[in-house]
Amino acid sequence: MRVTKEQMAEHRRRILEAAGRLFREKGFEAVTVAEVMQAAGLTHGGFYGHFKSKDELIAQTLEQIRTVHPEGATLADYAAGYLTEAHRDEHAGGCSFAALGGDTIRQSPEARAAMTERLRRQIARLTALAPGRTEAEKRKAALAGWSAMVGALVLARISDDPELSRELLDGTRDRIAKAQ
Amino acid sequence: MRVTKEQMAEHRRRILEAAGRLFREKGFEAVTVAEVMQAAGLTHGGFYGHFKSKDELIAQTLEQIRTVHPEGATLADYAAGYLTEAHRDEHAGGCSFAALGGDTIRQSPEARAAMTERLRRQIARLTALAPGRTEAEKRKAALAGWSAMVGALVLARISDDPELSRELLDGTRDRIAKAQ
DNA sequence: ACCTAAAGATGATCGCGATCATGTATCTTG
DNA sequence: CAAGATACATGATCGCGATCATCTTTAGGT
Repeated sequence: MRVTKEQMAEHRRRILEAAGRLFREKGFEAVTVAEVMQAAGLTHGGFYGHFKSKDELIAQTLEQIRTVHPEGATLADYAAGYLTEAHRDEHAGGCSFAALGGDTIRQSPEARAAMTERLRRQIARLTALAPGRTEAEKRKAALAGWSAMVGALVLARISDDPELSRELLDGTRDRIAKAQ
Repeated sequence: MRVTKEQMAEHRRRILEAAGRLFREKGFEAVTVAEVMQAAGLTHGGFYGHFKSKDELIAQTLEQIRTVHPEGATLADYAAGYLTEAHRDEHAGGCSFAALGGDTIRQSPEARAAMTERLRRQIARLTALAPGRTEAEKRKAALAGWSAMVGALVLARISDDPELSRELLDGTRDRIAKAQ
C-alpha cells in the first residue's frame, strides 16, 4: 500500500527516532532491523526502501539524534543537570556518548564521523558555558568537564551498587562546580 | 585427546586471556566463541568443557582481566600514564572500563557485579594516590579523577580527528594535574 | 599395564537476523 | 480518471553463530 510523501517522511522520522532509542538502550548489535521497524509501527520489509543497510541506519541515526540538554548558564549548571540519577537510569533518551561511545568506535567510518561532528558541537556548546579568562582556558575546561561527565555517567551505570553509583555522580558534579 | 590437569588449566587461562583481548577490541557481541577458542589455539568444541555458556565466559573474563597500571605516586602521575595516545590506540590490552563499560551494562548481573567489584578496587587504588587532607576528600578526588580519565579515553577514541582526540587527552590530564 | 572417564576435535543442529523477492494497495501524474 | 510507480506487507533465502552429539586419545587412578 502506497502512502503520501508526507506519510513516508513521517515514517522515516519514526524509524530514526525508534532506532535512536533502541540503540541507546541495547547497543547497535543487539537491536534488529525488524525490532526497529516494529517500534516505528511498521513491518520489517519496508526498511530497505528507506535505508541501504543497517549500517546506513546506524550512521544516519547518529547524525540526527537529538537529546535534551540541561539548562543553565555555567558548566556547573550543565553538569548538575547531566549527572542525575534520572539521567543515569534513562538510557534510551539520554546522552548518546555515554550510551554508545564504546560501540561507535567499531562502527563504519561514517558513523564515527557523525559522532565526531556531534562531539565537536558539544564541546563548542560547553565552551561557551565554561569558566576561564581566555578562549583557550574555556575550551580546556569544556573538554575536561565533558570527559568527566561522560565518564561519570558510564561508570555510574556500570555500578550495581546504588551508593557507589551516586558517589560517582556527586563527586564529579562537585569537582566541576569547584573548578568553576 | 585428553590432556594434563596443568595443560587444561593453562588452556583455560589462555581462553580467558584471548577473550579479554578480543572483547576489549570488538565488544562482547561481535566476538564469537569459535574466534576466542581459535585465538587460544584450540577448536570451538572444547569450549563447553570449560564454560557453561558465552555469558559465563563474559562474566569470568571480567573477573580475571588484569591490566597494566600506570606507575606513579600521585593521581596526576597515574593520569599521565593513562591518558596517552598509545593507550588510546591499544584497545585489546587497555582499560576495560573504557573499552567495555557501555557494553557491560547490558550483560548478565554476574558480569555487572564483576565490573562493579573491579571498579571498587580501582577507586580504592586511586584514593591512595589522590590529593586531599581527609580520607573523604581523597576519595572524592579519586572518583572524579577516574571518571574524567575513562570519559576522556572513550571520547578520544570516538574522535576520528587526531587533533580533537589529543585535546581531550591533554585537557583532562592537565585538569587533573592542576587539581593536585 | 589396564580401565575409565575426561579433554579436546570434528561435525551436526537450530534458531535468528540481515537482506531480498514478490504481492498489493493507493498516491501521483498526465 | 486511467496508467504507472511506489511504499509497505508478507514471505522466502542464506549464512552465521551458539550449543550439542559423537568420536578419539590418553591422563590418572588402581
